[in-house]
This record gives sequence, structure tokens and C-alpha cells, in this order.
Amino acid sequence: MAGVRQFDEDAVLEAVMETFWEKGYGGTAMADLAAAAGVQRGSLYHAYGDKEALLLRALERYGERYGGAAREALADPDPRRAIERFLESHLDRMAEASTPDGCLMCQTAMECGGRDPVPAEAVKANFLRTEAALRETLERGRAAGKLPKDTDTQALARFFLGVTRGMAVLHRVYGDLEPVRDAARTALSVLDHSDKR
Amino acid sequence: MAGVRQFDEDAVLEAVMETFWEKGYGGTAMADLAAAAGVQRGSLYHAYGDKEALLLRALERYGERYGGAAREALADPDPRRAIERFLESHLDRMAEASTPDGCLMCQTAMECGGRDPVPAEAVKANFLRTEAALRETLERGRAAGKLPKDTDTQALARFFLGVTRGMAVLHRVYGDLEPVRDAARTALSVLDHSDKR
DNA sequence: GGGATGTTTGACATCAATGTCAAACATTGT
DNA sequence: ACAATGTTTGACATTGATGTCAAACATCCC
Repeated sequence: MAGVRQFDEDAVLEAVMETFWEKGYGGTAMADLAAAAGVQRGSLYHAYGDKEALLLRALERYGERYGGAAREALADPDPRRAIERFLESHLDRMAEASTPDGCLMCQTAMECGGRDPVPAEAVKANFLRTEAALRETLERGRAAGKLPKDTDTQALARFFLGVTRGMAVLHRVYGDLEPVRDAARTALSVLDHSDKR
Repeated sequence: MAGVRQFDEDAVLEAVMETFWEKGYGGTAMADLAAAAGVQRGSLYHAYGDKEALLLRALERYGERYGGAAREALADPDPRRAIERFLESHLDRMAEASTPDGCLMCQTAMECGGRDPVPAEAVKANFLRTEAALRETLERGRAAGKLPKDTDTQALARFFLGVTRGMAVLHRVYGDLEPVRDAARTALSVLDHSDKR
């Protein structure tokens, strides 16, 4: 096996991910990706196929990195603490100074929603996975008696999923973490009195 | 005054708004707009300028129509009822079978965020306006003793703003109202126990 | 060293979109 | 009826992006 790849796959995919994240799918040209990755356009086509395939790779990478952190947070045995850490993991991501504002997953969701079914499905799968993880965490908490018996874990899971998505929109629009923190803090308070329902 | 415009401005702008809403800014070609509006491409350029100007018109229209409904809801004297109606106004919009899924404002936010400052600013202004309206409603409720004295109306306003944005993302991704309703219902419950903080 | 293998490169063909323009046109007021 | 005014139309020039390709190349193994 010779004729060996000259570039660092990992660095290239990282650059690709960040470029899509910054400029959006439609707003990114293959030339932008090549420039960001320090690679020839043709090399990208040769190695990955086409632009859509690169987006899918970027989504995958993004989902593993940040979705992974979120899922780890949800593993906390105490449900309230798990959700708190879940929300914090999103704040942490947005606080990274080196990455663009917003959320690649949500941006792709919005952009490809009515148009590009393949990435849209990838995003949906990611959402469903997170929703399920949230539900399991809450269900576990409920079973352990740490949440009221009549807790609607499905609705609560969708709520927290939605809140984090809204946080991403706020971050993208305001370019500031304060409103995002406010939203997260307030959302968490839902768990402090669900007994009164 | 002769040489009179042949098309119904209102119908054209409605078509333009829905097309951007469905396909996104970058995903919409002037030819798409012309086709949807039943008008020649050149007529659009002549009457409105360029594509960006059309997007701004669409955002304006969208903001007036749906933002207006939301603000009316917030006028309710009882703060909890105002927020409830505010959330419902968003659900109503998403329930309209004839309009695309999601939210033009949020989609534009995500797409133009890191790239197209003019529409991005228009969206931000709309967000700020809604945030302020929410804060005023909550402040009014607090002053009337219908919310706890120590209510953080700023944080709460941003929370509800964020929740509706998240609802739009869920709607766009899931193409279904159920998760959105779950999120809204749960979000509202924040007001039912803010005393316990 | 030399052949085999896969990669890099720049050129190329193609396509689609933007924005402009002049000529043809329709409507209004006199 | 006619001139004036602004609109519609299709053609056009330009730009920018996508995806393909063959030739040049670098590396590895024998």
C-alpha cells in the first residue's frame, strides 16, 4: 500500500466542521473547505466524495464530540444534577472561544429542513438520540423516587431538548452567553417544583 | 401616473416570504421567488432591488404578522395567562397547515448569523423587541403582585424567548407538533412555582 | 532500483445564479 | 388620440460553484 495520504484526516475534518459551523452548508464552497483545511479541492473530492458527504462527516464528528459530552453529563445518578450538567455541557461548548457561535446541528436542521433530506435525517436521528437519553435519565430518576411519580418524562425530555436548541439560537443571534445562561438557569428550575403540578 | 404595476404586491410578498421560509435564504433563487409569485424575475429586481432586500421585506412582513400576534397575546393583564397565550400564538402559527415548518426568523438567524450581517441584525432587532415585550409583561405582573417580588424578569423573558426558538427548531426537525406542545406546556410550568425558588 | 498503488494537482466542462439593460408595452391624464 | 410615465420582458454578460479527469507525483514493498 503506497501512494499515501498527505494530510492529517483529523485536522481536515476539524477544519471542515468549523467552516460549515461558521458559514452554514449553502454558504460554504468547496474552495472554502479546501482553504480552511490547507488542502487542494480535488483532494477533498477524492477522499470524501462530495460536499454533502463532507457535511455528514462534520455532523458525525460534531455529534460525537458534543453529543458525547452531553450524554456523559446525563449519566449522573441524580437526575437534577444530570440535567444541570447537561445544560452546562452546552454552555461549555458555546463558551469555547475558538468555535463559532450557535450549533452546527441546529443550523443544519434549519437550513436543510425543507430541502435537503439526507442531512436533515442525520440531524433528526441525533435529536432523537438525545431525547431518548434525556428520557432515560429522567425515567431513572423517577424510578429512584427522586422525581414525582407522575412526572411526564417524555414531555420533560422534549422540553430540555428544546431549551438547548433555543439556547443555540440565542447564542447565534446575540453572540453573547448571558442570555443563554439566563435561559438555562431558568429551565433548570422546572425540576425544583415539579411536585406541585 | 401611468405604467402601472401589474401584480398584487401583497400576494407577491406573501409568496416571497413563504418561499424563503420553506427553502432558506441561500436555498432560494430569484427564479424560485419569481415562479412562486407568478411574476417575471426582472420585475422583482425592478420593484424591490435585490435578493437581500426581498429577504428584509419578508422578515418585516413575518415579524409584523406573527410578532404582532405574539405581542397581542402578551397584552393580557394576567402574566401567566399572557405567557400562556404567547406560547399558544407560536403553536398556532406552527399549526397552520399552509405554511412551512419552523420559523423564518430563526432560520434566517441560523443561516445568516456568521455571514450576512444585514439580515442578522434585522433578526436580532426582532428578538430584542420580543424579549423586551416579555420583560414588560412579567414586570407588570410582578408589580401587580401576581409574581413573586424577587422574580428575575430579565432571565425569565430570555427563557421564554429561548423556548419559543427551540420550539421552532423542534418543529422544523420533527415536522410534528407534539414535541413542540410538550416543550411549551412544560415551559409554562415555570410560572406555577416560581415562589419556591 | 523498479514496479505497483494510491494521491495530489491544475485544468476543464458544465451548470446555475445574479444582476443589468434596452426595447416593447400598457395605462393614465390631457 | 397622444404623449408621458413607469412596468414588463427576454436576452445578455458575468460570476462563482460543482464535480471530473488525466497526468504528474510520492511512497511503499519486493
